[in-house]
Amino acid sequence: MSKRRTDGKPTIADVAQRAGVGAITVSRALRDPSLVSDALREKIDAAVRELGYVPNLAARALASTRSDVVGVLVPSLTQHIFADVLRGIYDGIGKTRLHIQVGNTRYDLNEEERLLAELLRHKPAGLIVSGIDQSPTARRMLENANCPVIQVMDLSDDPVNKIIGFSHHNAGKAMTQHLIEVGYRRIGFLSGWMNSRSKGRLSGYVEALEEAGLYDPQLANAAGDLGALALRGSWDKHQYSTPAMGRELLAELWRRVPDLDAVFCNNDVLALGVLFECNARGISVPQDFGIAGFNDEDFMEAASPPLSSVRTHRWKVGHDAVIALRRQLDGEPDDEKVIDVGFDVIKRASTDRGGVLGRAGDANVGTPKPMAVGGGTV
Amino acid sequence: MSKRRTDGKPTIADVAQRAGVGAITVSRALRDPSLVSDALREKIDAAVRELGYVPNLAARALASTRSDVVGVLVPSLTQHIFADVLRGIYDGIGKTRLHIQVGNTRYDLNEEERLLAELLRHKPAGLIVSGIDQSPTARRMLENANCPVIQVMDLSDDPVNKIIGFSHHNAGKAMTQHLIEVGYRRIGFLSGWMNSRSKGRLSGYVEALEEAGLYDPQLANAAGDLGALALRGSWDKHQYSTPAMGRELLAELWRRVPDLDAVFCNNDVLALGVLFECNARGISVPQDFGIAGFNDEDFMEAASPPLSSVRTHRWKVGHDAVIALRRQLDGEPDDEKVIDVGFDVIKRASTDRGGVLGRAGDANVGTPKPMAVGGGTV
DNA sequence: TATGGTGATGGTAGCGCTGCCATCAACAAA
DNA sequence: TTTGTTGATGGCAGCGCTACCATCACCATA
Repeated sequence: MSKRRTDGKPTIADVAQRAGVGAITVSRALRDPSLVSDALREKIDAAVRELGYVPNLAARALASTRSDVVGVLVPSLTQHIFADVLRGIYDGIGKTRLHIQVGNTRYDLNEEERLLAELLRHKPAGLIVSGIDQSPTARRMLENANCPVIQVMDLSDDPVNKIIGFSHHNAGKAMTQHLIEVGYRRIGFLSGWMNSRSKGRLSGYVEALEEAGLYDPQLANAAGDLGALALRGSWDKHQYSTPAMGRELLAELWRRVPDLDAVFCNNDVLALGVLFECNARGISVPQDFGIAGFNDEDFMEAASPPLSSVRTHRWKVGHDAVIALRRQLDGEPDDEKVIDVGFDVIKRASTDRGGVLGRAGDANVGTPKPMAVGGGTV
Repeated sequence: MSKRRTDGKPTIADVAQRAGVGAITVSRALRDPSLVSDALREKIDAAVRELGYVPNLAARALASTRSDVVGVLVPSLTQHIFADVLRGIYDGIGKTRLHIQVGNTRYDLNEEERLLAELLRHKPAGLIVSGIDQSPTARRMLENANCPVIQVMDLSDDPVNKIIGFSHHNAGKAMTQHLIEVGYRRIGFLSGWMNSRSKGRLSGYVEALEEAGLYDPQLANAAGDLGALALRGSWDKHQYSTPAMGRELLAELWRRVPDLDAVFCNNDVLALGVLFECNARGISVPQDFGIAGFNDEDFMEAASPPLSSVRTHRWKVGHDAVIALRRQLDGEPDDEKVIDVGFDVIKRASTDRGGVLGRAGDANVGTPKPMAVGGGTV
């Protein structure tokens, strides 16, 4: 009796024997039923059911030198932002045979490199990575990955393969222009920690102020300083924002710029903190102070007053990335290398200084339908 | 020239040849360096580096009838709650050779079954699943999975294998008792959509009110009704809460129960909406109305007034689950089948009706150190 | 009738790795 | 010396599946 190392589960050979066909026919019937005649397909399906056969993906991957794994690298798992992108990705995968494997780079290029190397061991069917600031090594790994690579949440003239996102510079500029239009003059930029996308927003903010002759390095420089300050304090190395940070950052910025009359926050969470700080100080929004955030998470609309923000299409970005990936895997042509999904400046009461917007809180640009952004049911 | 189906990447045999050793020795050197002498290990490492060898995980998994995949099933990706659990899981995995594969069940038992079947094709090294309300089929699959299975975020007398979580009933009861203690009498329960964990919280709430002789089915029944209402309205089938939902639900509950003087919200996001609604109506919190949430997300502390909540240890649950998994994989004994990580009732200004708590907003129970819960930097 | 094309099916030979055993040197114990 | 033990190393034979080709029946065309 020779010893077998199997775990006892039925194999494709067992199914083939039971159905009275060759193993390869079973393989075909499972992968693409149209390749097999109806009669055999039914016999095979029956055999699969009777035996409770479960295909072994490792064997499939080994034999075909190609797995069904789609590797996804995001800089953060906790933020709604990337959670939304991920949700779009999962929704795009749907019930296909593809599987997602997520790596959390924590905004660390070395970690990104390491995770990428791990992913490549799987011979992934495709890769989705966040942003464009990979290390040269990582970039080379992506180029040699021998599978479609989609970059997301930013734009670039020179994507590895394809990129889907929007211009953070333009978004930052658009919101700043809105703040200027409604009459704010001393507009600060509030940010905890800056990544390349934040920097794009900041540069848009600076450009808008410069064009309006309102640029003051004091307001702009503060961003970097405050970010450093944020990292030094009780806020640890995890690179995310909290409302408490927003409160502290606003207090600090006010100390430096007493005549500040509005802030453009790098993200909504900071904006929420700013609103709380204003509430606590009894400062009226938007009359005495304007508040704008970024991303338009769902609490922005529900806040009192509703908070202006830049709506970004995170779910769509993730979803479209997978659709593009699937297209490429199916061999369909895909010539658009750069896809700009755009953004919307959502003007709400928190920046309605002159009462010029329509019904307070609802004078949105284009009134796009609300995104499905989740909250907290356990 | 025989045709090879390889993708041209170096294999373990190439490394072995270059290092002048047997393939199996390379295999050992890579898996457990201590099994190989220093001299050979160095030669092998050099060969790996020179060739840029990347192990093929599919081949490894096939040969060893065991993959390095840890399957994780969560009901939602977007909620901070499960994002925190996931972060704990990723942190627990660290730099081990294990990989995570996440499935999003969307609170759907059929989908959970389907995802589980998918996962089992990988011959996973371990499984982490949320909660205890699997379908009988899913339960059977878990029991036959032939790998460690950890259930998380709930408790049960009869775990598949091991469970790590806390009692939602006790947590709901404890917060309700706090509301009673500080003097509220007409305490509502606010919830969008109820899952088994929400129901646990609700039952704790009911029990506390009954024990205090304050139980009124009007307040308690409202929860179910309102949840149904929530699902009917603009809120779609995604089963999460938004602040806007909190506002609408509170308005509806007030219509039914005009003398309502506090609400215990099923989650923090609803509580935030309730606060906004109170702000908008000019109702003073906590004097005229008490607000409590659940989970203690980071905006609760920063709100104005700070909002009371039940702190849950999501990161720890995920982290401990992986640690337990790794223990079992290493063959270490692990007799504790049920791990209760507990919870903390965080008493803040939003429920400080009589001003009995210390400094308003900081009289926490046990003052546990704040959890790292992320916000929104893109 | 001969020929060739088409579609369904099967056999063989790997895919790259590891489990199992064998081997062998070095040394301890009898 | 003989025997046994230990640790390092290697050979062989799969793991379960699919790529590649061969085969064969069937039909259309010359």
